[in-house]
Amino acid sequence: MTIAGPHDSPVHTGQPPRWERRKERRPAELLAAALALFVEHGYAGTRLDDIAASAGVSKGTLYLYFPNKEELFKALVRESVVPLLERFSERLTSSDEPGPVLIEQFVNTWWLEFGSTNLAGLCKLIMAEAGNFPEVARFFHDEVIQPNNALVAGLIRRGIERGEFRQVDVDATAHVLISPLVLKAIWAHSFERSGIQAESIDPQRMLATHIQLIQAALQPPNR
Amino acid sequence: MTIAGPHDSPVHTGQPPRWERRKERRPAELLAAALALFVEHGYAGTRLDDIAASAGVSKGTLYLYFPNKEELFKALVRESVVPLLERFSERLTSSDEPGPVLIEQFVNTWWLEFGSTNLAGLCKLIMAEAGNFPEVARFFHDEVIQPNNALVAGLIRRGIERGEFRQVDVDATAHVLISPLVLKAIWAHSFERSGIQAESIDPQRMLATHIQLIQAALQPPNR
DNA sequence: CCGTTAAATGACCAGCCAGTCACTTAACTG
DNA sequence: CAGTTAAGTGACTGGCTGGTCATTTAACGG
Repeated sequence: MTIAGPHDSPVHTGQPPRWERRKERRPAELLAAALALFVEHGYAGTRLDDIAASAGVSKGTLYLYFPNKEELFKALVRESVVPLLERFSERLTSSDEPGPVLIEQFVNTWWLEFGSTNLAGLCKLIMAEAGNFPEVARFFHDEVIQPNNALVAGLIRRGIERGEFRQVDVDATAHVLISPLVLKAIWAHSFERSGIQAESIDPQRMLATHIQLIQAALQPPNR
Repeated sequence: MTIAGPHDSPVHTGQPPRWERRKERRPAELLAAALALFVEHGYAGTRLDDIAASAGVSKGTLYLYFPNKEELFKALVRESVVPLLERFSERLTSSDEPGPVLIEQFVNTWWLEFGSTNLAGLCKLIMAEAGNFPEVARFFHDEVIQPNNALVAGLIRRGIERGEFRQVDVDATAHVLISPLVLKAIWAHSFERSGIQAESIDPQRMLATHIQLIQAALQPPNR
């Protein structure tokens, strides 16, 4: 048995409490557990019992804070998006660096703050489940993807205006620029989790090459 | 009741047969139905009843040809891969076009033969389920992704040897080149299925831009 | 120290769906 | 046309898991 300790609680039985009241922290703990498990096993493949257990509570507690599985999932997406956007606007607010440097900063920051994070797994999950949760997909698209694209498009457009980049289709180029980042991030949460790192390439190496290629591709012809 | 017609069958009851024996065709029909439904609803979200119904048979028949859901899924992946590879090797066998043209041909062919096809949805599915079916993921990686990467890397390497492209990290560049294709293909089977075509870009336009950018990025500096 | 509150529990239920099997019937054979 | 084979059927079941709720108990206030 556990050691008796009459010194630690209102009720002077020695056992530590079987559980604690933590009304404020529970939701965040549950969401963290949910993120990890959803990313690993997919939406349908994740049991609420497991999420609860992983957060150190019983399933009943989960239902104290979220009305059902779908709302838990939606909350997860919503709660993950806010800090994501905050961090991004912090880092990439209008700097006056030249265009090519900004591109490089964007790529590296993106990878650091998002691509290498569990949130990339969430992105994969949302794409996989877009058919089953159209509203979630729309939300993620409108709140994350679209602003992100707009940010990149803005960088490119400014570079063109300043004469640092040649004339290109701005929106299409933004897509092309982001794609390798997104795909590598998704990749890391699918194939590379299944012991298939063998042939896949170190992110840093790929990103470095990507930056060089984009800079070369955007270089104006005149100079 | 239905009209009697003694003219049409060994048993001279007039009713058309309630079902037919089609031992040879059933598997392909079932796999086709499975592909469509798996891509739309995901692995767990697809009912075997629905696959069978969609193929015009009962669930029992499905079990006549596939031992269980997982094996059906594996068979789907296997059977889809073979014609895919066949078509590719047909189209892109050693042509003597200059490097930049080959790149363009590759991008366009890839999109036509794979990206715009249901098989891209299968790719999405496999990435989503990689955690639950590591063997399937490995198979797809080894039989599709790796050869595909190797093909692109080969194109680039040859271009460099011929002096058509500048020196680059061949494997990393291959990844960067393919990523926009793959992501756009996956995209088409996730967000764009949920009525979010609004802000997304026409594939042709994006691919054209991608080709231009890559060609510019690979142009040797000397000439 | 007792009474009250609400956070947390976990046994339970209901519905869904993968997988089964005894039966039906298309199709072939002599 | 009778007999035989095997393709096809669909009602059934067992297990799993999302969701419920009566009960337990941590924690606080007087």
